[in-house]
Amino acid sequence: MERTYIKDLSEKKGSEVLIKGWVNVRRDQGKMIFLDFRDMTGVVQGVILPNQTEAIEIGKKLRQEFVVEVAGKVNSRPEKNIKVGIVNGDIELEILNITILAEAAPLPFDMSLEGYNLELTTELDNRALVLRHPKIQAIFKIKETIIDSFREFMKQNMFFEFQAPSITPVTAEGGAEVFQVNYFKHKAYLSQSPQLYKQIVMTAFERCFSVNKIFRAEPSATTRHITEIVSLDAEMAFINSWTDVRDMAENTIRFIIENVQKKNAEHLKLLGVELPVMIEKTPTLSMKEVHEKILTAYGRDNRGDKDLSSQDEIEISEIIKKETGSDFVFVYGYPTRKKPFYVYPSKENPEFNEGVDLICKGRELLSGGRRINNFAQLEEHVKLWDMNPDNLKMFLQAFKYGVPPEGGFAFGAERITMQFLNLANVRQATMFPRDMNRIDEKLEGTEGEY
RNA sequence: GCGGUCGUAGCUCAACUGGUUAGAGCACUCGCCUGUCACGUGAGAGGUUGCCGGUUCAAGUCCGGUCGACCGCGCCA
Repeated sequence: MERTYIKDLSEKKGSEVLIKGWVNVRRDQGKMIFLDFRDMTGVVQGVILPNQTEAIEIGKKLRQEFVVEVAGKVNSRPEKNIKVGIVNGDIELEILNITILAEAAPLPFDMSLEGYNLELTTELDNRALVLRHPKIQAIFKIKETIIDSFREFMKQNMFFEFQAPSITPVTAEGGAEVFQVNYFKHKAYLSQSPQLYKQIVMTAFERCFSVNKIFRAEPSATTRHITEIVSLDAEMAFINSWTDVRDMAENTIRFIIENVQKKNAEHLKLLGVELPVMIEKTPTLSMKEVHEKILTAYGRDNRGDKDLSSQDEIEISEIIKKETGSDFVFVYGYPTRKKPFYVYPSKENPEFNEGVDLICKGRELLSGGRRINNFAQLEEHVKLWDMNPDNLKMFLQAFKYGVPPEGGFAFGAERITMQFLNLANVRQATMFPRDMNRIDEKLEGTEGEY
């Protein structure tokens, strides 16, 4: 008999079917047994009636996560046993025959919908098993939609998709720590950003984007740092101002939110979260204005600071939420020397640049801005930032031959998932997180050269 | 890297100012249960309280060290 997916059972009332899946739970009543089965499409209750002696015998052996093939008849449930509000609550499978396809060891913890409650370490130590939980699956299905939506929106707007390299010759951007790899007789590095490559590709294709793995060797033990990240990057030519970049970023995030709302309604409900609110026009403030607002509202004077602190980001989010209802706020006007060499210094006041960050609910979510497109100015910045032009040959080559005013933005898939779902730790938004102390398993001791 | 908090059963947690044999829920094993809803119910098994040392008549509890975890800061987009 051909397999029927659990989601299609309700259309097969009265007929005999074959389903395949896992045992979610056994409720043994002695003479009769109830079993919940799960496949990738849904969950259904099965019942072994007392007269099915062979099936009862097999049913007694079943535990959670046993894999089975079940032949049975789809029945409407008796009126008084109908469960409203649960999937397939009005039908059940009258089990005629069960074949065990694979046995499962007893579970090391409670995998029930309500009982599931693990410490992060336990969750990560048991990632392979935990992935079977509906709430964990909901997180990664939403993350899938986020990445899909980014790609879809970019393509709608004529951005060309390319794949940036992961092996790079030098630490091009400076700043972040990089992983070194042995490359035949040479040293190479894992890419910490597709930045320079997306700028190169932009000079040829006008608009481009990439969905790329990037690697950061930061010795940061925080709730929002991992070493291997999915970076969503975009770059666009022929802008009139950095505000064009800001607007594209805003529209991208808005499209993602709307898509997740549409496609993952049930997952959001399961997780009990609501997506951040993006109002008609996201407020944009300069760093200076942010510091002033914080001084007025909280009495903290950070006006001398060269950057926003974590505390600043939290407080400005609270202020903007109160004032406008928005969970997002753009901040621009950072000191030129605080940002990478390629960021465009403001014409009016070159001390400050035309980079912009998007803050969401107290944390930076995205950053971008206008870049320097003038070759001479770029060369000058390379010197000022004390970088070796020999290491930037290909990048500079692109800008030598005519590049329009341009800009772009980037954000991390894990962080946006974390922010949207109010997760306490990025690792929860990462299927196989790598950090200072873990690559799948906890790293023991300090052997090795690095 | 610095600081704070913590480490008790497979998991999540109790155990007062140090005081009998370290408990509970879930899971597990063996029973009972013909309509349950990731049931109910009876019993059982499960522990070198992270590790090393110290103080004390007595340490899960106090002290020192060590390892680890989580959170915050720094670094970082």
